[in-house]
Amino acid sequence: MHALSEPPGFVSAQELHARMLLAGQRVGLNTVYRALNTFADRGWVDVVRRPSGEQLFRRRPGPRHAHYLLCRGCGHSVAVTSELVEHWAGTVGDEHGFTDVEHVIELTGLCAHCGDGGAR
Amino acid sequence: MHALSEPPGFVSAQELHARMLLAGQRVGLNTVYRALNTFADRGWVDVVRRPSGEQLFRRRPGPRHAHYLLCRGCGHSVAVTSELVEHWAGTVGDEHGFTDVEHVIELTGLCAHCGDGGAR
DNA sequence: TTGATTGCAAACGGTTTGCATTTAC
DNA sequence: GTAAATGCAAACCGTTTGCAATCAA
Repeated sequence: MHALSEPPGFVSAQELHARMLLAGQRVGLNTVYRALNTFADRGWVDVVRRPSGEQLFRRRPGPRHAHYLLCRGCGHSVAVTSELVEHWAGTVGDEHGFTDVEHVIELTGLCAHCGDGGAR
Repeated sequence: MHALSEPPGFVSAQELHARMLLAGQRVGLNTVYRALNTFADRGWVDVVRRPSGEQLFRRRPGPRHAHYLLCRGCGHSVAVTSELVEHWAGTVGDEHGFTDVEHVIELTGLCAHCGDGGAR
């Protein structure tokens, strides 16, 4: 959890593993995967997917699940929530007779730095 | 596109391939993948991901991109759209200085049949 | 001593690619 | 004749698992 939180933001399991090795920690890639999956199961981290299918992990900023606005250029992420959208997600299921509805909402774009050709 | 549309709803590339073979069409799995990717690039099909990472494809029901409410029990899917949510997705980026924002919204639940122990 | 954690390496599963062959025009 | 589409098999890549070794209580 510490290695994951150090630079806050999304990291892939592989990046996290590499980062830990560079920090001098002797740890196996599979151990990283096992830990991340455990954390995700317990709701301590949120997970998103790159278009490639690769999973990115981030320490959950609050007690409730969050959604993220992720920069495609530099990976910078911002947690965003909206009661309105949460509510919509909850009710749209009812309207179609669905129960136990879960939702995945991911926003990607170019942040202020990356969007205007600037570097981050 | 025909094989994909025949039973409307989401199918994996592998399921689609198997279905085409059963229908007597001699086609390679990679050809199915190539076609699906082409269709997705052109906006003719929408793509979602199973938790496993497997991709599911569905013919896009209208000219605009859609979001889906997908039954975890039987795979039944309903296209859902909301101007409100589309608008939210578009503006939340602006508020954080992001441009060129895209969004992925996936809803999953149990449909009326699967939710109350019934079979579909 | 006993159960949980770790590492290594191999397996896994979905997807993509190299390349020779076939098809379409 | 030429360019695009296809099939086969191998490669790819992120992820998971079997199992023996290690660690903790």
